[in-house]
Amino acid sequence: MPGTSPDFAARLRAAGLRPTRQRVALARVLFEGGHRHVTAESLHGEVRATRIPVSLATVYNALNQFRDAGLLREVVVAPGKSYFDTNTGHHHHFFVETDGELHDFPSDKVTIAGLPAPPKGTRLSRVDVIVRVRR
Amino acid sequence: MPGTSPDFAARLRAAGLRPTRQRVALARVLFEGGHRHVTAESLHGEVRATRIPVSLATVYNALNQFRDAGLLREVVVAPGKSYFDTNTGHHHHFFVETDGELHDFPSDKVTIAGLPAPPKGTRLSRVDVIVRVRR
DNA sequence: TGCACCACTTAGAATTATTCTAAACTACTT
DNA sequence: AAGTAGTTTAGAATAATTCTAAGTGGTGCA
Repeated sequence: MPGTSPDFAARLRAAGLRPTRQRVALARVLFEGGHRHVTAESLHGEVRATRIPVSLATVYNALNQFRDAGLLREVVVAPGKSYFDTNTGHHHHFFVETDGELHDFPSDKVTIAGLPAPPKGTRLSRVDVIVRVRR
Repeated sequence: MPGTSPDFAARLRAAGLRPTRQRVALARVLFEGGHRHVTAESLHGEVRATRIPVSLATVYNALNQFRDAGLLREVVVAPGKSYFDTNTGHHHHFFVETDGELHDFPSDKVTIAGLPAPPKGTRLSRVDVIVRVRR
């Protein structure tokens, strides 16, 4: 399929980020293939396997920048651990408490009714539903 | 109202926890008055004001024990910060992202429909709804 | 094409939240 | 009153993340 391979540099530029070697390497790991959940540590491990040198600090920087640019979504499920989700569309999460696994599920079948109005002076940012399960 | 003043020692004993001076002091701060949200730091500050010596390590221990005993519920909203909620009944949360505030709202008006079945081999633990808002 | 500028990356130190360790203490049982 | 197991404690240790200051490298412009 010529021409269909995603141009990560262009995608980063479109998000207002300079396409450096390490950001492109990180984007490739994150966005080629299907949706993923990563932590800074796990992503650092993966990108190091590509032989492009990327420090852990850069992984943290990039994850925060990607999130701010809307390329990733941050999900906080347990104290001291946050995941970044490459799926930025509407969806919710299963969290398997017993082994720290996170799974997406689509939100199109899910309806939430009866939510109260946001406290005055605030506007809605997003509604997170986390279904906690255990083995 | 004679006889209605809550006996914190008895309450701790009922939860299987020895009612030590510091646990009783913490329970008093937490459970007298209405529902509260605290962090380890904020609770430590409050209990120190009662002039009963309680170390921060003990605050962490007690919060974890109270949670395990079902006296508190832990809510994780932001990376590196978790709140303990004295309201253990069914309810959900507003989280004001811009200033880190957490507010309860009752779940009796809220209905969630269309949730998928838990992944096989797991059973439901709890469904958290966090409505994120910003100023 | 070469160069300069400023954004970016980096190693390591710093920070923050939380847990651990080992010794001292104390509530409960006998 | 004394024994003993459960608790508390200060301080060290750990873990996740951010900061700092110096070096590197895209980018736009000559």
